[in-house]
Amino acid sequence: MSSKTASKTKAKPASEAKLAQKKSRLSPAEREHQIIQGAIAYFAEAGFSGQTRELSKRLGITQPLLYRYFASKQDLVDRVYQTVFEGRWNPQWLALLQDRDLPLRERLVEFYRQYSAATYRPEWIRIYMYAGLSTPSLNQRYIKLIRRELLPVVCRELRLYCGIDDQATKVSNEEMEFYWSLHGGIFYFAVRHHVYQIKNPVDFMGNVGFAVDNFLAGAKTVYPRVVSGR
Amino acid sequence: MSSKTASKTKAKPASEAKLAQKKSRLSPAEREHQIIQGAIAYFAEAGFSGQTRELSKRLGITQPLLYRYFASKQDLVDRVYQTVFEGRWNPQWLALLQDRDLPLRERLVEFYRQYSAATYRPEWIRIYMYAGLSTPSLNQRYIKLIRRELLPVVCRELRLYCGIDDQATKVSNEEMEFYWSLHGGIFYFAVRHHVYQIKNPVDFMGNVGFAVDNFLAGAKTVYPRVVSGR
DNA sequence: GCGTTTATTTATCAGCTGATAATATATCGT
DNA sequence: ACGATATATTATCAGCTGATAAATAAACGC
Repeated sequence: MSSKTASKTKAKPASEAKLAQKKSRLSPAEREHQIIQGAIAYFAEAGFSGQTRELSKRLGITQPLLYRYFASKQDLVDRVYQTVFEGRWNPQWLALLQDRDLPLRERLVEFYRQYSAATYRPEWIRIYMYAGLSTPSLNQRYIKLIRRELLPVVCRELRLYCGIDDQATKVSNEEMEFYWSLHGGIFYFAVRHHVYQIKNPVDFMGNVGFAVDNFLAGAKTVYPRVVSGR
Repeated sequence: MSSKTASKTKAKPASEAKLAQKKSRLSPAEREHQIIQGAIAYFAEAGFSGQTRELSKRLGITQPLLYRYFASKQDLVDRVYQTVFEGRWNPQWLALLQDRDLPLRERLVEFYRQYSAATYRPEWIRIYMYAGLSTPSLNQRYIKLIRRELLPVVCRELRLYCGIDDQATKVSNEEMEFYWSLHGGIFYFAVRHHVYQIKNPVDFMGNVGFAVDNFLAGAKTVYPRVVSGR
């Protein structure tokens, strides 16, 4: 602490400091951003029962300063939720999935390449799981997004792939759940990796490729039964 | 509190009380069991950052009494872990899965019927997820059990099913991960149900049936590629 | 029945935790 | 260079939380 105070008082402008920003006074926007990013990292690790003092320590600021930018801890937690969950969904993925110039297999593999890069990160998955255990409403909202945006589109492509020419009939719950067994299997691979920290020598995208191949090969015979309700 | 004290002082032995045990003095074994069961229910709901006072309140006992039976909160938590995770695995499942008189499809469906009844319960799944986020070593141990007991057996049956006569060669990581896409997909269905509390009108076992059918149908062509490494 | 044993409660502590008020200090306009 | 403004720190509080010690009361042995 004394060394920090010293360097602050002396104000060494020559060395930009070894670890990024050592500037003591930031603009409100910068500071807020820094706090949120730090909070994401910290809460992803410790959960939302993590303490404001420990967070401030990691940020290199004092604990009361948090309360200049956020009215309460819950306020900060809400901003973390919002930041992490918002804007992860890329609408362009729908165009990719519907691009019938590519084989469905390639579209799905490419989708999971991009989707996993956007969401299968430790901080996203861990905060997603922490949220699910304490405040499932957020996860419910996310799952609704998936059910509204992704699943109907994929299921219609699946129908075509399996030789079902009906594109009009609404995609049923059974169809969506059927597809979700693939989606969930892939997601759970990431959970094992990022939450349980299983060291896995198996290549993620390689595994996705096999899973998609297997799903599509089986779907040719099974999906029509799902659509017709057996 | 006053009514409780009154009934205790008056000692009404006639009415056995509406809600199970209202007996104030239990044997150490009974009390310990009661505390652990209550702790499982409470920590499954609130997570392991739940407070000992709230737990004791739900148990209808005072908070210091917990410390007569458990040296510390961590001690109690460890017992909860132990109780929840221990003895969930039924070795007979291996016999079921290897019973070649039944079609593999039926074996797998029956296995997931029994396995889900034993483990896909709110308290198990939620504690499993809480544990994973804070103390993944327990989950790692459980996953090791699955990799040691379940996966090699299933993968060998799968080899036979797909016309691969090799039963000697050690089951590879790739094979196990390949099967895990089915296993994880089914598990994640339960996670969505018990953790995110998604109300799902789709029948669980019906969904399992389709998932297994799909997996096996696809495996006929894809699994040989997994075994051979493409 | 009476004294011993032991399960349970009451009282209490020390450290933690979110939050606020008062104080200090860096930055900016002039 | 200086005062105004706003950022950041120090000091501090009230309630919570795990844990312990002393007091109470139910059950048990003889």
